[in-house]
Amino acid sequence: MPELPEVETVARGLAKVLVGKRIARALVRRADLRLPFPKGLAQRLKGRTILKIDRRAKYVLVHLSEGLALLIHLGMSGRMLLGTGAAPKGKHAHFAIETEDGAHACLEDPRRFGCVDLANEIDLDRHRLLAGLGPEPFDPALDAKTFRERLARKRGPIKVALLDQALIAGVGNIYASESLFRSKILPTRPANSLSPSEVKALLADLRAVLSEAIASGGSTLRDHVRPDGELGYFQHHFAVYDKEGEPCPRCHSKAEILRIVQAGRSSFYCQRCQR
DNA sequence: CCTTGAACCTGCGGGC
DNA sequence: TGCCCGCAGGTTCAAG
Repeated sequence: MPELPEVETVARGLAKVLVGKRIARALVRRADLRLPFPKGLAQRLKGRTILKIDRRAKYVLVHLSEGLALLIHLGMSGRMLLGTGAAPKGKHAHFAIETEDGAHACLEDPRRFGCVDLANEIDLDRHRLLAGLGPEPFDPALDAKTFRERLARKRGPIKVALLDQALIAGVGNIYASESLFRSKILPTRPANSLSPSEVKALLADLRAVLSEAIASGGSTLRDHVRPDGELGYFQHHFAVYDKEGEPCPRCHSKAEILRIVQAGRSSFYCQRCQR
């Protein structure tokens, strides 16, 4: 489910309901996600006030009183459910917090590729899950020149480079293909072969693609539910992702959208438009 | 260094 | 209808 736009949507939705509230209790039903939950998780959350909720890369950051931060990663299949009253008890409802005024937020994750961790606010940037992350796509300090320097270190395919969280944070498999399509760049091109103008265009198009997805509330596939409790199915349009065999929405050529596998992940592109 | 491939885990849809 | 296979939005680790 979640790439940067979806995680952003989740963070905003959670913030809307939870900021300013106090945690009455936290529930841990199954602690063996990709990483084991930290020791004493529920105890350490209890009684804290939720000050702010934002995002770094694909992590939701819940900033709590007394200098504690809760990190939540949704993996491939994770989602956050908001509600009132008792938290869900389904077999994949692994973790939940309940606020004093009767709201709850629950992490469901069938594949258990997600994770939950705690960090001290003071050294949040040095937390082991966050320390190695590259710049945020919307970081004003990330200009075309800096992006080009980063890409110049990579000999592998540009599509694979975009998925490297140490190179640029938050881009996932959908928006990597979508941004390359918009920039008319083949996913197979070596990252260090892009011209300065191509890099500039790619950065702009990546930002545009991500912005549009955030604006539409985050894109969804089958199991995404908006944390604000509205129906989770608002459709986001993809130009090429999962469109193998369909005509190109830009050049309308008879050449169909192709699917290839790079570093074990599917890439989609138009062989006519993208070079 | 850098790159690829497999592994982690569950569920769903397509083909037979 | 049911079974088997491939595939899925992410990350990490081993091996080349």
